Amino acid sequence: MPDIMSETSTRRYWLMKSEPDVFSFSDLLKAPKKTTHWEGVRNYQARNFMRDLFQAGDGVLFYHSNAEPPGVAGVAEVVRAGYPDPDAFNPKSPYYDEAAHAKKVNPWIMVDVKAVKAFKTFVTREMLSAEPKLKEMMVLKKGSRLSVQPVTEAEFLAVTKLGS
DNA sequence: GCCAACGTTGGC
DNA sequence: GCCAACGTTGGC
Repeated sequence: MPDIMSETSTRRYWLMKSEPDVFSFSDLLKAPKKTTHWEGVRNYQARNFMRDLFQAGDGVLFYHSNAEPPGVAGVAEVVRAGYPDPDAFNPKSPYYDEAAHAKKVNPWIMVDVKAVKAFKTFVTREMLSAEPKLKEMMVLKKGSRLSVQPVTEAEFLAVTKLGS
């Protein structure tokens, strides 16, 4: 009998930020298999989430940052757990990590993410802020710059509801 | 374009 | 190990 309460089988929820000018949710919908490598995360806390906790099947809120307006465009899903990000060793990549390359130790991790569905209504930051259930949501806290954030199931459901 | 908040770097 | 300086993020 599978232990559905075990840590490894619990579905988790995440919010992942992307600047739509660089890569938007519609870009993800248009991508082959609606899937992309989420490369270029260069923050240790975000890296640790992807390396230690991301699992295929986890839910993702696709957040447009540095956008007008900012907000959640749709839902995606983790289809591959953390594995090394080759861009770290690629001098041509904007995400090249020269110091890591010199040491020949790649500390950076990426995951694969697949679009599930675009929201009927784009959930603006203003809408998120107006929802009492999202009072504690990390992305709404002032100065919250982390590009990969954990989201509770209740928050995930509340955001999904706002979008549908 | 401004600037507050944050993470990282490096001098000491 | 402290912390000032710096670069970046991202809402506004």
